[in-house]
Amino acid sequence: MVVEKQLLTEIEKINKALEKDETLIIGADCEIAYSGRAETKLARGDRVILIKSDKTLLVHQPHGSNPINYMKENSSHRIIVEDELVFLKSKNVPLNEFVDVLLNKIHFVNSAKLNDGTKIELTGNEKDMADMIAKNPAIIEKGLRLVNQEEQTEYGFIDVLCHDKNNNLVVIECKRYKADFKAVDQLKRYVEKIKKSRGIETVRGIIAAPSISDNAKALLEDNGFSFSAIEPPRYKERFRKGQKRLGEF
Amino acid sequence: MVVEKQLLTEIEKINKALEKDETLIIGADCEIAYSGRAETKLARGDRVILIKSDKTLLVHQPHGSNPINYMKENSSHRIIVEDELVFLKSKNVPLNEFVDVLLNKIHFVNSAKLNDGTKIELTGNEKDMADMIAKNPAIIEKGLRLVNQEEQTEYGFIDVLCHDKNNNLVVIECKRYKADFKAVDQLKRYVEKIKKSRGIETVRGIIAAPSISDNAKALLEDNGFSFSAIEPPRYKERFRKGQKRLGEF
DNA sequence: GGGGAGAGATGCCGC
DNA sequence: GCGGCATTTCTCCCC
Repeated sequence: MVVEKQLLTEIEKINKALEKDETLIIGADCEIAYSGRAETKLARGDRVILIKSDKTLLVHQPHGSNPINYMKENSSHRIIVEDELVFLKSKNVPLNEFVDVLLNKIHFVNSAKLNDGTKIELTGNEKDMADMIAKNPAIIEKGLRLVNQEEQTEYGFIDVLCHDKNNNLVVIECKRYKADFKAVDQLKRYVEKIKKSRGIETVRGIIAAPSISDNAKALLEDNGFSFSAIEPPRYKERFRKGQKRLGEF
Repeated sequence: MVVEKQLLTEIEKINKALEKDETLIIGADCEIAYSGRAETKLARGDRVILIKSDKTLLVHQPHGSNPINYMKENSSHRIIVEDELVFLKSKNVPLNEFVDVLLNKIHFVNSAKLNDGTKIELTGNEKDMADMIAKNPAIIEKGLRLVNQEEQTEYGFIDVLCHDKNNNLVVIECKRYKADFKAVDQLKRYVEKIKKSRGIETVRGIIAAPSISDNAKALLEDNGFSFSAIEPPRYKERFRKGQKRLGEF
């Protein structure tokens, strides 16, 4: 098979877009191989290939949330024709990572200079929950007083540190969703560090989360800690039922 | 501003693609709001909007690896024109998640029926490392004998469980990369569970990884565990220097 | 379907 | 740069 005229036009478009650091989108029937932190092989199929102006590469199958192959920013990308086969070859030498895409058929090519320096604003994360508790520790337990938020210990960062009504230190670990083993692990690590570094026997530990798995609860209680059922803070709901459009653009 | 003829053509293309479950790509100057597990707002800028045939939505800025906004598969997407403003509205009612995209300017629209049922083959993960150690525990320490791999405990799964030359149980936690606090936490949890469930005093713990952070090492040793420097297994390198193309398409 | 843990995790913030 | 950790994490595997 000879590389056809139509294909040459597509290749030309791709090369121009790469040269000008445009955002480039290719729809293609392709095969992919990756080598780097791991190694992957993907047989022939239709995919969307996206190369961004920062030289990030993303390859998406027509299903699923995650790219099936990708390269990080600052990679380099070239079209190479060898023995009538058309390859998109990407490499990131510092990271020792490589992706080769064999382009069997190019369905479409699109490119444009896209400008976007905006940052997303997000509300409703774990930090918001820690803020809520730090502001009013009594929602966890009557008599709790804030000692420090984001306390830096040698063994990690404590979400919220308090004194209880008996002046015992209380380490609080927040989770937005159901707490699991890992949450208990963290809490335990902080409590043990505080005990050691301050030379005190009694340091309490509390997990604040909307719920906790049965197994994690057992582990928690085995260690003498406790669970406090706390809902993460509500953010203003902009998409109420019946609301027809966003009001704050 | 009146919705122009050109824009109407683009909207028509989008609606047709959505109707036919094609993979759809839109380049647009847009503003985005999301509400669901959290809430986000993204001011005006150029982005690539991808809607897959499984009704996944991805919005990419011209930089970075991750989508700035997204919706999971089986969401529904509609173009809605209100007061001369053009919105792409996505919703996933079961998940209670919503994305609204205000399309200020559509740079391009592309759609195609893409077919891809292939699965990726991957080699070089943590399991390979655990396999290597299970097959030959002596690479960790002379005299180690395998007891079980992937041992299920009530407090999680142990990568590799061995007996040492003195018949002490040894829990081995593998990490492909530099081990951190979390790795030590896991090891500690498993060791304590084994001690308790089997009623034995002496259970050893080893982290097998190429390296470990100083802090994690301190925590490890505070708990009487040890570190074994182990490189993850090499996979066959298909992208050797000087190799010009993939040989296995 | 939930639980547990890895991921070619990524991204953010801190020192 | 590394460290520590959340993530609208996602994905896989096992019970």
